[in-house]
Amino acid sequence: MAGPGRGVTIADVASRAGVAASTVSYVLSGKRSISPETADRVMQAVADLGYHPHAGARSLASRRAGVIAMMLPLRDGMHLPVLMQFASGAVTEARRQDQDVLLMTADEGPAGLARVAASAIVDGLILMDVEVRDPRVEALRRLGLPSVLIGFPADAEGLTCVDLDFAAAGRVCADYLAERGCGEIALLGASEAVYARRTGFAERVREGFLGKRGPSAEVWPCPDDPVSVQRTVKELIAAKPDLAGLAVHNEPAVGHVMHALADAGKLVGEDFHVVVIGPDEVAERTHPQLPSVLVPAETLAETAVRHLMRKLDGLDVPDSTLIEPQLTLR
Amino acid sequence: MAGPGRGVTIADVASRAGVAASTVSYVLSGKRSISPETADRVMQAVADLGYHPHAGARSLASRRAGVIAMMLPLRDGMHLPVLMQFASGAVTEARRQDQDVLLMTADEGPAGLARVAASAIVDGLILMDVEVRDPRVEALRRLGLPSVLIGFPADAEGLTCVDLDFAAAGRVCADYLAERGCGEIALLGASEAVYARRTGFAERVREGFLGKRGPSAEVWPCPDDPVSVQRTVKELIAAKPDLAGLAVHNEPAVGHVMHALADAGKLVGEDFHVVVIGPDEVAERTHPQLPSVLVPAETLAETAVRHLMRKLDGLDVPDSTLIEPQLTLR
DNA sequence: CGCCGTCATCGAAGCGCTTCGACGGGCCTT
DNA sequence: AAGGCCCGTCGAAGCGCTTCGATGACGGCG
Repeated sequence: MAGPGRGVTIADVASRAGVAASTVSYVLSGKRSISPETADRVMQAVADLGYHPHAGARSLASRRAGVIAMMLPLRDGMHLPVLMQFASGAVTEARRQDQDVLLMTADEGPAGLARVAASAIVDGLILMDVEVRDPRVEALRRLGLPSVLIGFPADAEGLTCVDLDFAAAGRVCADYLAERGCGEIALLGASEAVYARRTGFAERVREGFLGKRGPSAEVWPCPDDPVSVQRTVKELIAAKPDLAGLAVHNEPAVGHVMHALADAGKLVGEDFHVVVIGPDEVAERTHPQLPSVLVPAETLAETAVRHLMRKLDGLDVPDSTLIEPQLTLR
Repeated sequence: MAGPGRGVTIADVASRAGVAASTVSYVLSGKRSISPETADRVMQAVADLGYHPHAGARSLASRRAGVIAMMLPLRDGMHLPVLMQFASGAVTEARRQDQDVLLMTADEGPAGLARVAASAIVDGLILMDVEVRDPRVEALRRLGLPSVLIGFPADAEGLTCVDLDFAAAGRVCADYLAERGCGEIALLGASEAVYARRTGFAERVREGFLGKRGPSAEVWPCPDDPVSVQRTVKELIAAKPDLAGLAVHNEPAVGHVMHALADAGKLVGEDFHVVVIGPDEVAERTHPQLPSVLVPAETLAETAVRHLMRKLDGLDVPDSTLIEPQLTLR
């Protein structure tokens, strides 16, 4: 059952290399200078024995676990594929920096944060999908656990936050439509439920979209069931007969919007233009496929991990980082 | 920055409760009997101080990390939402058993397994999306790291595997169609790419579907692009003019299949029946919505975690566990 | 030519926990 | 009434690592 190399300790490596255990430690960590010959011998012994330091012992002695936690909002209506990309990106970047990633779910709540902080099982934490009013944020402040948030809580004072630049995303969409020669444009917004939880980001899209465009641009909120979408689009066209461009920031509604436009006699891609804020799949699943601005999950994750590592190393990081949106044409 | 309760150790708890540190440990682990009065006093001290044992120290002394690893195939074409459900289910079940979950990606490969095994950072491991010929399986055997696999490798000897009972899933679909009075039925299979990697599971569906039905049931493999689906369906109907029921085991093709059937004049839900093997969303996105058998990600994850925990506790578990498929009517 | 600074290395002291053996005091047995 | 047992508790040893201060060896400098 147990293979060879089971239970190889630093002492084994040391004796094989003919040095003290502390020397092995210094070779591995590089915290003191070691002669090249000794270092070589040690590295050889490490390789021969397949030595990996015992994570618990290391964490006990060095007060660094080499693990970061990632708390995901697994339970609610968030877009699962995006979460997965996020997790993937975070793990990949973390491993690049020799860290492991502990997965937590948001339903552990503040108590979960207290637990991981006190047990020193992780060195720091990435909190995803932060809401405007989030009890975990308060707990985080209290615990003093190094952390990076994805999203912006109401009071971001003293916290490190990373997010997509939603205002820029709105602007990019409006600009795209304008460049296509659309005079009158509109933004079909998210459903009420989304706004309720995370006001900030929907508003930022809105502001970016409107910019200084005046009455030629409007924002309409919209539920996401087929019937409401159909009605909203109809009303919108009635209200703005010259409407030539539409940005949709409401994933589930995109398909219905396309139907409604077809029913209204609009030829998307020809006399009418649509752009989506949402995941690629949503924009790819329509006919014709639509240009879109996506939430760059991998980039966000990488940035978050990098920021966290810098914090752990005592370097400083900007309080707030906004990722530039990218428009994908199709 | 650092809140109160920072660095509370077992010694602090012990002195506050007026007992020895070892007594605190025994109260917490229940490994020796302690008088109720003492236990109460200790628990009170624990609560007062917000004590959580240092994970590294615990793992060093007890040779149990309280963490299990989960290796996900994050990089390839797997269905992301299902993976996420899986991760979610695993974390939830693990926490229920006081374990944490470390997330790994398949691209760490066998070396990654060696690393986590040797560093004792985890006690065991769940390997997702195991392929028929998987180098990690071999590594796992060599390492003797307690593990549970999702899926079946070619040689499952001595391993603990969990998966959906795909043969039963095929049978359930065929039975459903038969009950609807369909005399002639067919299974539209997966694309070649899927078969190539994981032969086992596609074949099991096929066998379950065919059962002892003889020539009234057939299996047709099918690529997933719109054109090929259209052609395949057309050929199928030409070959079996009395075809009245179809099972589709090919997620991306489902939408196209519905179009093709409509083109062929079949009224799904009335004179023709379709059932899907795949995620709920795929079956819900069609008109009409279709009955389906899904891969029960949460159940699989829970089962895997429970089996792993039993193994870690030295209890025995079945080598092979097949989860009963569930047909969701719509 | 002897003194001192540097460099490479060693040994020992913990990090916070679990666990093993020991030990005192009741209670049951005879 | 005395011996044995079990129960509840304690103290100490150690898990494998990092880190700090100490120690030789070596060369450069006055």
